[in-house]
Amino acid sequence: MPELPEVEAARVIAQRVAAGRRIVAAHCTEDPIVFEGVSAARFTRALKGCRVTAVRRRGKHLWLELDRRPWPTFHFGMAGGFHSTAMRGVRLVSHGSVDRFADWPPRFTKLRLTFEDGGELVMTDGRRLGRIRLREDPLREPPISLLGWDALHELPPPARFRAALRERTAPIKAVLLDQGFAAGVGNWIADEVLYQARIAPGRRAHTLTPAEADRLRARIRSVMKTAVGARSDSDGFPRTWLFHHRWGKNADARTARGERIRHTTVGGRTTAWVPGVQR
DNA sequence: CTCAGTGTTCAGTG
DNA sequence: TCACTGAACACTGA
Repeated sequence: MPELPEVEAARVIAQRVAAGRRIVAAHCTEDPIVFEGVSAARFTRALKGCRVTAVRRRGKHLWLELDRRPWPTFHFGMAGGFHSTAMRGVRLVSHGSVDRFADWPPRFTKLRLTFEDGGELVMTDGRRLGRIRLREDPLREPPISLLGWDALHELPPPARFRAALRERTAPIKAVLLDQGFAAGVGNWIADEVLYQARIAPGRRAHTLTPAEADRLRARIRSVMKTAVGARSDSDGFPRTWLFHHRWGKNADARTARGERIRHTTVGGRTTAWVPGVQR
């Protein structure tokens, strides 16, 4: 579920329910996989009584800034997300929908924070590939310190972007998925960006022409911006996007323009692309 | 029952 | 040494 746009949506939700407020209770599920290197007891101790000063994001990682360190950091893996309730009975979910009737706390809750005003922030993860950690200074410590440019805010100027591609020999799709390159790009966004830039996913990165590299950079930006601005996945995405037609691996899948979509594996991941358009 | 999956890590390879 | 590759991880839902 979570690529950069959904993580950004989760950040906004958390900012809304948590920023400026004191944590009065922190309930952790005992889960040594998701809580990496921290016991539930220590995690609770670190958070309880703290005031949240801000909610930050870099790539697909999130963290809460507190008035006391260490700070909690979050990664959603394949299936994690934030849910919040800010009184009123309305629930905000990081994958865009709003629901009033779901169970509370939701299924697969790993962490539940209650704030002084009664609002709650929950992290769920049904697949346990997500991680919750404690860090003294998240930006300066792994894994966040190892990330490349944030794909939404930090793409370098075209010349430097081209130079970075020249140093990589892997398929361009694999490079896009490398979080040490552009942080926040995931499987469907990599495919979307390559389709819009008209570049085949299997092309070796260093073989891209300057014009292709420039198109790629521009599309990373525009896809990220549009997806972050949309209310949720799919809803609000332009009809011409590959996104709407890439799922399901149908043999006769086509884009809105009628182009035939092919599904192959590149960089170890299912890849949807249009051989007729991408070279 | 089997398989794919919006992600990351790690061992093995060249 | 290091970039790259594919399997492994853990679990749900189709």
